Amino acid sequence: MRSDDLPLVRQLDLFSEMAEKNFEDLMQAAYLQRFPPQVQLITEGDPADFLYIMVEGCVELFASANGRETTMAVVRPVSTFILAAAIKDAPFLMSGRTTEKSRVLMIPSENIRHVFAEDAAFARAIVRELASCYRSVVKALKNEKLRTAVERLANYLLRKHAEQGGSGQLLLPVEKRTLAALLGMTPENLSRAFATLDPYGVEVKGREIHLHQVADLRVLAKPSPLIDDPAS
Amino acid sequence: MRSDDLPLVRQLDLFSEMAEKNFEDLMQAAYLQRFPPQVQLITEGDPADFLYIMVEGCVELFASANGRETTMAVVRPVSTFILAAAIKDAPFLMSGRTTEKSRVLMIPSENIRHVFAEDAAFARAIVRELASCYRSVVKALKNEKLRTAVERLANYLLRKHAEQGGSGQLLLPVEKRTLAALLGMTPENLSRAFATLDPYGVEVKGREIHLHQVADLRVLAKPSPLIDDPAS
DNA sequence: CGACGATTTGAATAGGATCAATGGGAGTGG
DNA sequence: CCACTCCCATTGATCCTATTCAAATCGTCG
Repeated sequence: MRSDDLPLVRQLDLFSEMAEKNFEDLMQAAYLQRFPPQVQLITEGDPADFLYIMVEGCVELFASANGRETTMAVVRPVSTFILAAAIKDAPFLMSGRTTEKSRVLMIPSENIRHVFAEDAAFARAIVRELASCYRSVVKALKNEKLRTAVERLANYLLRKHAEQGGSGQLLLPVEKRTLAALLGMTPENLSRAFATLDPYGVEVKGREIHLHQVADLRVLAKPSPLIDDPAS
Repeated sequence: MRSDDLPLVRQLDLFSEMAEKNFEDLMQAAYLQRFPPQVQLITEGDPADFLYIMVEGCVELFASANGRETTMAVVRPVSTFILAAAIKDAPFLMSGRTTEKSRVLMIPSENIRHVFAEDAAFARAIVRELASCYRSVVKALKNEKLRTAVERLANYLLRKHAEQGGSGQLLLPVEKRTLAALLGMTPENLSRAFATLDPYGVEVKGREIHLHQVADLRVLAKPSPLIDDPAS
């Protein structure tokens, strides 16, 4: 793998405190793969042979049942995904596809489990990471069950706005159809939700969104730290 | 605590493989509390000072936002809850209240974190437990986003039916109002969902449910192992 | 420049929520 | 043990949100 990516991976909470030798062992066994957009990397139900780490690009995690499909999460660098399946040696619960040209580091789950048993610092880091992932999904479930579609969109915009510096504008990180699925609605309904937010100073120019009345939007959205704060 | 409960707790995956001494240390620090029904044990936003273990009874985990409230999960013996918050030393994302007379073992999070750092077997067990919890919530989120209300009810009935022996009947473990919230609908809508399932051989007698045409119900429900199987 | 897919808009429908009122069961107190 | 009461559950009517189907527009990539 490219040498200037290694420090980035090493800096991940998951790897930052483990013994150098164990880190090298993991990287030795790892593959850095490049993918074009719209490539399906993992399929739900398949065995989790690798832990995946986003190095560059974007991956959409999605799930299907009956004839339906929905987006579960959007993963951007630098972070891992499907850690739980890799640890449990269980089948994926979600599928994953690139939405952009991407580079992904793949570490065989077996090596993860092996080093996990050897390296206490790594084991602790995995626990912290898993606990964080767990809490993220709980927040997603609360978001879905406790809010209307418009509220979910409003809070999403506020969250991205804050992430991107809070300058009064933001860029949607994915296509609107994907965003719609992530927020639990149809693309048509997302368009209408944006229209509903127009009186609250939300201006849409393609993927570029301007927030002219953040305070008003916040009144509508009623953000909660226990759903929207990335930390906590 | 009562001596005949100890083996039960010890048999939990979480504790079964740790060193005897560490287990004793944890139990030494623990409190076994009895609670009447409808007592709120934890409140979302509060710091997670204890890990909770259901010994007897039933606890409903719920969450609120805006004026709304929803049930997130129902916890029965013998299992733990809010492990992630205890490990991360983070605020609860959910509140919890007893729905029956219950006995709950409370272990100070500090002790959990301490033994976690000492005992590798315990650390591994925590990882497995967290990974399982994570996957449970992912399944809950898929259930919520990919299915209609009637499908969620049908699959819930099939799941409980299997859990309770598959004899053609089952007993709802909670009040219908709570079940409605758990399945993401109103009590009124749950009544109507049951009525919708009548042609599929679902007979309702209070909390007692009879399934006369399991095969037909299964066709409607289209259960998926990646949502409904407790293992995997 | 042309074609394809994404997005938006409109109209009709369906699913679920809310409001209101009634029946039913469990628990309490006499 | 029985009667009362209260809350849960059900049913009906209506409203609202979101989905579906259809068509037009926009943008982007060859």
